[in-house]
Amino acid sequence: MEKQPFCDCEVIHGEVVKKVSESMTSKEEYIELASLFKLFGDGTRVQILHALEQSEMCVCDIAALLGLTKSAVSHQLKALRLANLVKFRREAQTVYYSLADSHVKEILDKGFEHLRE
Amino acid sequence: MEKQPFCDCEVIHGEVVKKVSESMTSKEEYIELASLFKLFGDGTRVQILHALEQSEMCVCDIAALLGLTKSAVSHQLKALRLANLVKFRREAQTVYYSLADSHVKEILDKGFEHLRE
DNA sequence: GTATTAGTTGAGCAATCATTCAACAATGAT
DNA sequence: ATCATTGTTGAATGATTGCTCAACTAATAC
Repeated sequence: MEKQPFCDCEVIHGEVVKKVSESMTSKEEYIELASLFKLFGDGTRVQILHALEQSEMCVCDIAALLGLTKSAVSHQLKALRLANLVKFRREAQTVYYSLADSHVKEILDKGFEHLRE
Repeated sequence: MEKQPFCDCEVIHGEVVKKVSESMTSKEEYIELASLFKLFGDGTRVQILHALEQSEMCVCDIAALLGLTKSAVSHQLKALRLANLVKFRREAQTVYYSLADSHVKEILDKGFEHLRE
């Protein structure tokens, strides 16, 4: 996702490009942003996130709810954990997951808004 | 993204699973939602969307801004178009793209919020 | 100690995806 | 008409990714 420094055409609206260019942040931050949204970009993960909006749940509960293996769920939870989208607490053998903060719900809601408009 | 109807463990908290299960929407809608967020899940596309937040631009402008080929940009714009995230108008040979509605900005902003917290 | 259950992890595989390349359509200039 | 330029599109390819499988850790019960 990085290739040539120049495009294959002339710049048509130099003024516009310059102005927009100044308002952009770093490529690294866009990649971070994309990595965040990538986590919302999978059916299983959005189901997990939406489910956790209602209640904290353990891995088995989520697996049962979605009809998946513990392994599959755990892999996805790890990704969500690394991005600080979910947090967890351990109680004996059981690990309970819940949403890390309100941003998750807000992002999901904006997405639903767009779909349902 | 669909496999076995049951998980590989006992349901631990039947009450919770039942309650959460009732608040969930259809799997199809979650997949649609994921497809939407998937479009935000690529560095190039979030750059395009954030750029269009500032000003409408033609394909060449965007290509020049990001150092990509027209083809690459056009492919991404097509995906964004199909999801109603951007709209366009033609003027002679030039096609100008802009954001379709305010949801795009709102979603991007929520994402930045999460990153920068 | 052993056995059981909840959960994690790494490798492997099939599917998805972003870019490149080459060919094409569409408009305007000559 | 031909040429130049903007933009689109389909196929191909390399990279990413989600799930499975098997092996593993952690905590509890016996």
